[in-house]
Amino acid sequence: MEMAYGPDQPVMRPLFAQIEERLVERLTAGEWKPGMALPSEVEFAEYYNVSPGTVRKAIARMADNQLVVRFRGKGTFVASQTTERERSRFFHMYRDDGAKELPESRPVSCRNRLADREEAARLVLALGAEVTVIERLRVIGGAPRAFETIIIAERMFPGLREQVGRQLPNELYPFYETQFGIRVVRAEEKLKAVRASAREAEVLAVADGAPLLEIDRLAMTYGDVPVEWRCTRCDTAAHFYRSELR
Amino acid sequence: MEMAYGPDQPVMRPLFAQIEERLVERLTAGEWKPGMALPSEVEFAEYYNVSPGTVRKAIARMADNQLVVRFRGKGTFVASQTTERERSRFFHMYRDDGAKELPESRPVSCRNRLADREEAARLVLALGAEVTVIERLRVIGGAPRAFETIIIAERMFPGLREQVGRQLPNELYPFYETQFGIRVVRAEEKLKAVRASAREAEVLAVADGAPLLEIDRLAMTYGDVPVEWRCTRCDTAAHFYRSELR
DNA sequence: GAGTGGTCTAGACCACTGT
DNA sequence: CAGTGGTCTAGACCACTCT
Repeated sequence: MEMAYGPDQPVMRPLFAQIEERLVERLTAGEWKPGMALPSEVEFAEYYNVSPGTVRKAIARMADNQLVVRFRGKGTFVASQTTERERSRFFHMYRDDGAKELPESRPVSCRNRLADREEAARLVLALGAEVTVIERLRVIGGAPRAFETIIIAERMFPGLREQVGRQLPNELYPFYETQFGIRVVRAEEKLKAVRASAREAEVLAVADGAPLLEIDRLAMTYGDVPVEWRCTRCDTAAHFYRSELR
Repeated sequence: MEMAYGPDQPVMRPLFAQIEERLVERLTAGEWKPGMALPSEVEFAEYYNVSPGTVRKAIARMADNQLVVRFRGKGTFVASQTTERERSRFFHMYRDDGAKELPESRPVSCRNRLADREEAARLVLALGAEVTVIERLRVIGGAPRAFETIIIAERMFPGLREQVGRQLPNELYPFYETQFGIRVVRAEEKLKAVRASAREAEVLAVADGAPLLEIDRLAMTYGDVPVEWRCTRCDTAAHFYRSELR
């Protein structure tokens, strides 16, 4: 382990930050799969030859970033999108009465094609790389409420189109995780108010040109590597998007 | 200080959490004003008769919640809305090119009246309490981009209307802080896509019925006490609302 | 009972700021 | 220089889980 301090060492990154970095690397490399237990604090402390408190701080930060989950008496586990709590983590729409209801999905189309310039830029792909494009309708309480377009790199999710065809699960992130070992850890969204296109108006049963909330999301895995570009256009007549500012 | 552990004590809130609670209480009571330095860790540790590490953890959490700011070698200071970094903390609109540009404000109206039922509920006021209602236009890059309605309790901001008339500053939160000693620490926003009213279309220079992004914000001070209800309706033709999901 | 994470203590040294 | 916060160590005890 690199020295934390000392006149000969120009690098002065705190020890706990170095430990955290190494652990995230090992997580990224897939050394521990989602849901699995990590070695204990004392094991890490011995392995890296540092004090348990230092390891503790590193893992605490990973827990803050929701990369791992800790349980007293049980251990530290790699966070998994498949837990109930995590399923709604990236879903911010609420009914006007304040209730959160996860939507069902009705597939519209799924096809592969070459990435255009914007897609390649957003997903950091070579120009002309193959992408899988999914269109689907999101249904809340029986009514179609949003039209969603999802773009992912074929290379990152090989054979997804052939594998699932029109049988996509409601939530994609647990699916990405279990089928392709890719875990979404963070996302950035850009919101705008837009006019519904004729096609959107029809499938969402709103007036032509009705206002829709457009949510443009880029989802990232470990190390801020982009995984999925998703554009959702929502009817907000009976729902709202909740944002908390701290 | 209450014991942290022990068979006779059913309460087992961690010591650091109790310390944090007391410090926030003292902050709320106005013992230290925004920008002021707090006593040092060791002083608190002696005062509360706990280890410095425990005080440290309590203050670290307050720093995470952005109630205080810490500077190595200088001290710990009450966070202030008047710093450059804090001014844009609750402003989430960006130009399409990604730049963040704080808006100017053009006052439209400012008057006092009695709170209706919804206003009283949102701001936790007695029905019929007096509120101050401000309407203003927010201007970015010379063009009007949003129409904003702000509702605050007159009792919390006594004489605000008479005091400032039509001379409101661009940013209200620093003004609340310096003039009334009220610091906004957190906010909750509900977003929807709506149609511009005839009046909004006129002042924002958009087509009648054009889609606008409605941001309905409730701003809170210490202890989640609501301070301000604000509804902003934005033209998102050249701007977007940015949200980060972790 | 052994093993886990969570809290608390006490002390050391470091980096940085002011005087 | 003394005083501040930031890091690291070492050890103690606690609450909880599993065997």
